[in-house]
Amino acid sequence: MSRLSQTWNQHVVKKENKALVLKTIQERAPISRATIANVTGLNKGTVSSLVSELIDEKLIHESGTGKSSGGRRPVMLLLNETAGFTISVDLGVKSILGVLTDLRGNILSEKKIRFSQEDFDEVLALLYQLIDGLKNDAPESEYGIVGIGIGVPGVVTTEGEILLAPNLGWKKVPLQKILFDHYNVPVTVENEANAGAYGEKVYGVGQMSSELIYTSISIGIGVGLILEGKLYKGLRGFSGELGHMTIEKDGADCRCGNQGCWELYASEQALLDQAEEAGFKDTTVDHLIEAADQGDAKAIQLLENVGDYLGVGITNIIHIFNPEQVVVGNTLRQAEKYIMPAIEKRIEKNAIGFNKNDVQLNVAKLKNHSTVMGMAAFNIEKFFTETGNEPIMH
Amino acid sequence: MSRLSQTWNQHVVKKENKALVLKTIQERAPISRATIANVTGLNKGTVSSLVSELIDEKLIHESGTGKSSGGRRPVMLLLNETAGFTISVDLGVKSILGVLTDLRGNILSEKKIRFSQEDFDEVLALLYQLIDGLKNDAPESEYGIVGIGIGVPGVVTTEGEILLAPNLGWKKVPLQKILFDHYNVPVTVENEANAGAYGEKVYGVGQMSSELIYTSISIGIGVGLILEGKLYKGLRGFSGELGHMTIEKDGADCRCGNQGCWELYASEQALLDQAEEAGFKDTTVDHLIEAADQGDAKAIQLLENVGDYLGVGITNIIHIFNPEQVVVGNTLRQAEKYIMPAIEKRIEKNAIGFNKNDVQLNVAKLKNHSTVMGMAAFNIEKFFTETGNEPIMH
DNA sequence: TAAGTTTGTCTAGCGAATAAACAAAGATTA
DNA sequence: TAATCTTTGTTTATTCGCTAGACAAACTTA
Repeated sequence: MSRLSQTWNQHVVKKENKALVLKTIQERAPISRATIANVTGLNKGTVSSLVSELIDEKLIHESGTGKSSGGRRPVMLLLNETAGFTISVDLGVKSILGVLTDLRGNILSEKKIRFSQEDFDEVLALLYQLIDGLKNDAPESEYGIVGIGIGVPGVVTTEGEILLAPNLGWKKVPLQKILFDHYNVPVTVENEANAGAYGEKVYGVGQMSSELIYTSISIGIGVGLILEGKLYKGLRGFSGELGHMTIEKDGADCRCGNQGCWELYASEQALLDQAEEAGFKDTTVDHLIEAADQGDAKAIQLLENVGDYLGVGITNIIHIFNPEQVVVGNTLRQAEKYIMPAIEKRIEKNAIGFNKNDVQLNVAKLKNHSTVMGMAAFNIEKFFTETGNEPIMH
Repeated sequence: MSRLSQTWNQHVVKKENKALVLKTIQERAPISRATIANVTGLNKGTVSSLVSELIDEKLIHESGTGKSSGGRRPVMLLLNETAGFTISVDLGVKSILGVLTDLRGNILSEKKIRFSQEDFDEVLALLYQLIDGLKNDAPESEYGIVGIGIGVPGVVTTEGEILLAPNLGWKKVPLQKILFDHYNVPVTVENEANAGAYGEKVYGVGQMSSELIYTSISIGIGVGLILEGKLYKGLRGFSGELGHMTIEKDGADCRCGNQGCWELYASEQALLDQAEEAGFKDTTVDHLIEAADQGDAKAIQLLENVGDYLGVGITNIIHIFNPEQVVVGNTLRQAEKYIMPAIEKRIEKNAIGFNKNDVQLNVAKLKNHSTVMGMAAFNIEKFFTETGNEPIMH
């Protein structure tokens, strides 16, 4: 007979409490054992014993004494952020951005490779090159590279297979397996918007929110859902296809098969198409922003129009989820000066009061690093929650 | 200093394991101690001791022996479903439907009161009358009435206050507090669609699904979200306002302040308005179905048209959530013969393959009882997970 | 200098789960 | 029919993690 669900025994208790202590140190370092006991509600003795195990495992370390508050001075504890490193990558349509981070998410090295050929094998070669470069930049450490994470612009299963990446022309690429077989360390492959959402939640503008919707506005629109503090992926990992939410019932046909999809009106592609029609030849988002900055009324109007359409979809999001925060990220975020007021105006006009009052609208704080930092957060979290991490031998 | 999160000690372990044993009996009764141990992974001795406590608390009882499978015959355990009862109510726009259920959700008594006056005090008097009637029908039991639950067509906070019930004309009614002060038993007030979703999940068509979206199609449209097996309520309880999702960007104004809302095209109200225009005077959904059954092409077309618009919104739902199941419930469900094929056709044509292949479209199995049964499920779950239930004294 | 405070460790004890022995009750087989 | 094997459920001894409280160390305050 198969096991129904988790049973609770003392081993689970210890594992959970140890994770709680580690998380507390992550979030509040420098912190003393006594404060951890107060904050978590655990007994002082328990904290002492768990802390000493974490020190043995090199995940944390002591760092001198803190200030006395009328008695013995506390011994402050710090996360041993250089016990291991992550390689976190945003695999985009025209470039690959990769970072080497420590276990606090500090970036130690950053590399970017541009490409034009989208053939998978060629891109994979570039990806290996980038990862190898970052790996070389990693200092000696107890645990070495603890995880590799790749954010991709496409539909990714919960098993890390890219089913479809339309703007790369890829289908059915088992990237997680390919990279794991090559590097033999834990590999996470995740949709770019999902990663961006988590990045903003952990390191960006959403650190205080547990209900956060991240909209990745680029050539298309992807959406990452943080619900109850966790990424929501749906049955098989395909949630968040809000770019293909109909906002115009008998609207234009979308290549996805649907009609009147949001991204036909509110994406970078939509903006560029409209600009073309308005007489801008072979333009880019940067050019349009530049023109707008110089007072070009046509450019301003184009940007505001896209913002208005973004507002329509975001109003839907607010009604659907009752979120705490909606974050606008990816390339079109660069036009925030023009699109954000337009979005706000639309929300102000159209959203239902109860839901509207709860929600904050923000621009991605991590800018073009939302996705890489999200992958870093996935890597780090996986490492810390994995049971029985043993230091590697050198 | 405030406590950050739950700490794990042996008391928690015991509570969780006891709940696990009880849940296993709920789901698989009649079941023996040995089978529980196998299914849950708990030790035989642990199960024996927890079971004996549950028997002492009168929550379960033994019921003779089962069939031998080559050794000693097992003692079968049953849930003591008559240890207590719930009163569960669907407070609608024109009527109140209430049921008395046992702890397995069996209906022992059912009452319905129709009303036309929507004045709160008058409706409250009727509600008291209905609840008192059901209470009188409850047999003597260990725990008596363990909970009262009310599903209402409106916006409900997590604290059980009705902020707005547009079709009743109510604002800011603290119904949970009012009923608790009156009856002094646990009271749950929840949005009608949220309750319907949970009802279908626990007792209806969704028993096998953990990602289920329930659409309540009545005068307006409400949506209940079951994500990862649990009801998702958003930051303050206002999620699921998909009736006010824009599907026509510059569509008609909705009284909610938004434009082109889904429920302007796909609700009972929309159907009746369109029927009026098409020449049906003062008609009802029942009349239209009857006409359609007799081959009235106009009526058939009206129903199919609403179904098509429902399909547009449900396609959005499929793209947003990647659910396992979408359930169509409430009054318009009665026209399933005409609307379901139209919905399916629209999904078939417009939904993205990956998401489409995962999803099942179903009609609410509990018919007009989805909401009451959802409230019953809430009541029962609350009772079973509450710590230290003590039998009441008679 | 003495008394009070805070930090962190140590020890004894508790309670819940587990493994293993055991008893009870039936099936199977010679 | 008797002997053996199976399955169920209880009992017992053991383990392990947490807790309370004692204690020592280190510091502040009067």
